[in-house]
Amino acid sequence: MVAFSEARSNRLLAVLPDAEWARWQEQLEMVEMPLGQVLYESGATLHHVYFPATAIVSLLYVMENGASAEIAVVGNEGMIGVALFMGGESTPSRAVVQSAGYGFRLRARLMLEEFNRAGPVMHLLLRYTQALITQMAQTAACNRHHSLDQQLCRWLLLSMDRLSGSQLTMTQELIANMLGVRREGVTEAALKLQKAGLIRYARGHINVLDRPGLEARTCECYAVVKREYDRLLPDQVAT
Amino acid sequence: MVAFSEARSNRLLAVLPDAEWARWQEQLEMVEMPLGQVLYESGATLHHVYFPATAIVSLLYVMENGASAEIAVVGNEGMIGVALFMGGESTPSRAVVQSAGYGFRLRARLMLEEFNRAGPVMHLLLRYTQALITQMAQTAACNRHHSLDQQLCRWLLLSMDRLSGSQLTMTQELIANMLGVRREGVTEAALKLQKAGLIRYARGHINVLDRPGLEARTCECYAVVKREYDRLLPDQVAT
DNA sequence: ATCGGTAGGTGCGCTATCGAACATACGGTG
DNA sequence: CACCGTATGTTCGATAGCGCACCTACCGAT
Repeated sequence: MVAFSEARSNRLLAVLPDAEWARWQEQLEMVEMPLGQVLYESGATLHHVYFPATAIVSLLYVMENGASAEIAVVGNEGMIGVALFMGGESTPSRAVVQSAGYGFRLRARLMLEEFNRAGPVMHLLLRYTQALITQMAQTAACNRHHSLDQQLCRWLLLSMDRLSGSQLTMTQELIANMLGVRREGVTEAALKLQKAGLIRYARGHINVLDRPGLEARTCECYAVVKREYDRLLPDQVAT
Repeated sequence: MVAFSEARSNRLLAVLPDAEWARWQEQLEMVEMPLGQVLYESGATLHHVYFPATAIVSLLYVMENGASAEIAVVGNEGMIGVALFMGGESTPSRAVVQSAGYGFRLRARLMLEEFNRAGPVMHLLLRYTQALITQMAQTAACNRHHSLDQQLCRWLLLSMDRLSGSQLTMTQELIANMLGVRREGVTEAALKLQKAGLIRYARGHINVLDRPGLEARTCECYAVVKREYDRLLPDQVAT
């Protein structure tokens, strides 16, 4: 159970109607989410759903040969575990904490009960799922058509949006894993950005110096996804 | 309204509980779905949802520069327009008939009413949506890591599964559009398959001669998606 | 029988990205 | 303060796919 009103630093929790929030407060469990933690494994049954507050989580697909690709990023605007209420108890992807922080979780059974009330919670979660679908679709198209340089910018911007401040802790190796490219490729792309004065990079710490600069270099995919999230998940939700 | 029991050649319609089916029968409209028809445009409000019977529909993302990429394929196992009940009235993608045929459609308002009964229909549609999500996620990963040769095999297999018979009507140009690659690339890949005796190709008609051969050449993505569809959408659904 | 349009096949130079090997450099630990 | 592991930077040859130009072949219409 959570006494902290900080739980509402997750935007889905923040827009819960008062009645639901009163119930949930009893059941939400605050959890640390350390770097690299696996929230669920491909094909495994989901026992909790997670609502990140300060952490960022990647949904990754890991191929048979070990290569991986990020399918979507989830931060304090969303939740991990939509497959639970969509009716598959699992998904063929893995959820990994990409940036350490904390969040909240709810037991699967409770989440299902709440969803099945078929009220505002359900509609909120479905709209969120729709936003997530958009992100996945855009990722598919972006993987097909855009350069590593552009994708790195997109990725940095997506991460920035989910953090406070302009600093992120993230090695190039990690980023390469997420984007499904070679580490050297990320090094080169990051150097270009650094030389252009858009970021500063040092041993796992990235400082974004010129956000508009990144936005100018990224592909349309970033804006499309952001617009869709804003459209589907406004700060105030009609209850 | 539809008198034909053939409506049930769409697998989602086929597993509707009797009570729902009785209601729907009055409302379903049979429609021709000619090659190239756009069922909905990116960002446009959805007025109907579609249940293909013999047609195949591609969900495409079209980029600003005109390049396109297929996000998912929908045939008689599914429906087009999940964004409707997910709560966005639109999606930033386009739905195009990729293989002509017929299908059924339902007015948006009716679909929403049925969904909001929060009964078996809702759960069926959500499970379907989950399967669709898997397909999109896999497409993203596949676009990142697999060769055009492999992807062509995947695409042919996905199409085969949604058709009766082993023949499909489809120019290389069209396939290139779907896969988001050059037409020449498809030509080369298709030639390899033809020389290996797996398919025969002639002016927009493809004959699959050796399906197991295609399965042997494709990437894991095909099997992962198929397995997940079978898991989430069994022929008989508990009501 | 000819013509024109569409579908498919080929060749060529170019670029992004890969895979691998190796070089440097920072920073915490003892 | 010396050491070592991790993080980053550099180079090089290989290759898949691109963009473009052009060719061939088939089909149907006049």
